[in-house]
Amino acid sequence: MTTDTTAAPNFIRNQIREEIEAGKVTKIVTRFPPEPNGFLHIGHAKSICLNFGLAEQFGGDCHLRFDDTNPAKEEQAYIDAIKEDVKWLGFEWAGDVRFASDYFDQLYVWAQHLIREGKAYVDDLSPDEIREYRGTLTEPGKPSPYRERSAEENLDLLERMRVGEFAEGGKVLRAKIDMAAPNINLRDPILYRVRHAHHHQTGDAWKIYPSYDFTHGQSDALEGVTHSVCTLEFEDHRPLYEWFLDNLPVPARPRQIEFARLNLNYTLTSKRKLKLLVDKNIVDGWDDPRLPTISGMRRRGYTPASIRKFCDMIGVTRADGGLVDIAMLTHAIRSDLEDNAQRAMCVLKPLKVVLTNVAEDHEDVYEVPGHPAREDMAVRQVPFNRELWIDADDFMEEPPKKFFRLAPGKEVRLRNSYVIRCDEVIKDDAGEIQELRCSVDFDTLGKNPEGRKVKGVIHWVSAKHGVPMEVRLYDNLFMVEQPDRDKDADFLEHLNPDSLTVCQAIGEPSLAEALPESRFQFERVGYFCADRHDCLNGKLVFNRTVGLKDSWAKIKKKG
RNA sequence: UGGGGUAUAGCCAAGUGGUAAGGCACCGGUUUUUGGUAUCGGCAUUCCCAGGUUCGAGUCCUGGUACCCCAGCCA
Repeated sequence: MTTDTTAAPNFIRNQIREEIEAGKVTKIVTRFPPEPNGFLHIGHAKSICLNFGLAEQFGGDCHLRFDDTNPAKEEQAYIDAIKEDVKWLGFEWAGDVRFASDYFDQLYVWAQHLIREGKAYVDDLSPDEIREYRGTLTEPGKPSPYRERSAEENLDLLERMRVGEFAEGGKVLRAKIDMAAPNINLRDPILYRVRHAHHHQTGDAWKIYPSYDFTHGQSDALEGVTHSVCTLEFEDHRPLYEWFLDNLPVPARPRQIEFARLNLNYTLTSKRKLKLLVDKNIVDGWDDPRLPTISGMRRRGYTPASIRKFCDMIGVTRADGGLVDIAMLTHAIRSDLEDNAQRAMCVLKPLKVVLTNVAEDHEDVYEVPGHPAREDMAVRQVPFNRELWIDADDFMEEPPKKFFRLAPGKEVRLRNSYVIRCDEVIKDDAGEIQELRCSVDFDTLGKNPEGRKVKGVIHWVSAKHGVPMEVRLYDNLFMVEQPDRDKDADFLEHLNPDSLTVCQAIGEPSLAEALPESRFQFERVGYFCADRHDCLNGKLVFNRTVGLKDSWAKIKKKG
């Protein structure tokens, strides 16, 4: 595993280390417990890195367990996607994939146990009535009229619920705890509800399904999980988590520890809202490169290592309400790709340049390193001849003083090649620039020109040899830092209409052989990844993972 | 005056009574055939506020303030 085991400490890690040093635990077991009702996103990556990371650091195990207690919202397709995402991130779960539904039989026996102990009952109240009886945040609830049924009757009713004798919403099994508890989760929480749904794992075997609260802690106990790490919103459930462990003959005593979930600016980390974007076709599926899903980020060109590094950078705390700057994420991927991405030249907005003092049939082929600092990367063959493409952004007819690129009468270095001077601008009748006529200084290959300094360097592609390709430029999906800030407002109002720009670009010939998911730095432009779905059969499609830092853009802004 | 949490720089975050780590962002220098990278330097006299204890407080005590979570038969 490649996770840096010297990574920053956090309160959970410190706590576990102390427990191990004190001999309270010898081998830890953690678990990552997704519900298969959507794709994993960057917030889940934080949890995955934490749980699998902890197991690695202390020589323990981390289980992958699907929390599949709500068949109405779950699908096998999500299970498959989640497994692939976890593996792709570089983690390996101990043993087989597990399911909460593996424990349905045991949970049912334990429900009967609670009934016999007088600690659970079947309630006939309707959903609305249950809500009324529950009370409010400031007022205590009141007991259901069905609260004192006999164990025999409760057992019988539960069994009849199980086989499907009752309609959905008609009956539930509840724990008998305290209707006046200040913690609402203790006001006789629901253990089982009737669902006449087909379950992706258990088929039609059950007509009742256990609730999260009745499932999670017991599943942890059955698996020997020692540290059950979850997010802060479950803190109020911990007394309930422990109530079940205290009142059931469970084989182990797991501990729940909560941490703050990730909030990233300009992005959404709500499965429900991501699903809405997918269902409304606002994005191109769960793996749309604009989504912060693991598979979207993968398609965008993020590496597993960069996501792990990001998770290390942000740390793990109990401080909530924070908002991590997306710049942390882009920094993580840039630093990975700076070291590891092949370099290439690609022109996004082609502008023709004719080199007037180069003969029509002249042709050079440069051998250019694949990476400025890595000799292990294959060299590229870069052809040079009379007609080239350069990027339209690298030419200005009336440049400001600090513009180091090409302009009439000015010189610029062609990356890996000569210094050229712009002698003439050719326009059409409408005044649009058609091409540039430039001349080469042949005494500048691999050396600086005599007596003058040429500061600018621009990328280029031979017009004769360049390969056409589709390049997709991605920007933030939302225009505001917290698209779901307002509880009532529609987050869709904040969608960025320019989140995707498609360019018909021209790349250097070496790019013609790019394999799906191969990553490049298009020099002076950014990092790009060959699309894993669309870059095939001779069609070249690249997604911009992230741009290079652009200090020229800053200078321009300042004026 | 329902319960449970959290407050350290623009952002993330170390810190556990001994004199405010680190990263991101930002600003400036150097290097550079990527306005990238690398590299050097700057960036909290102060830790939500007010009192108190102590030789000494971000750390302990008291009282405030702000923000987050909870009233699904979701997880």
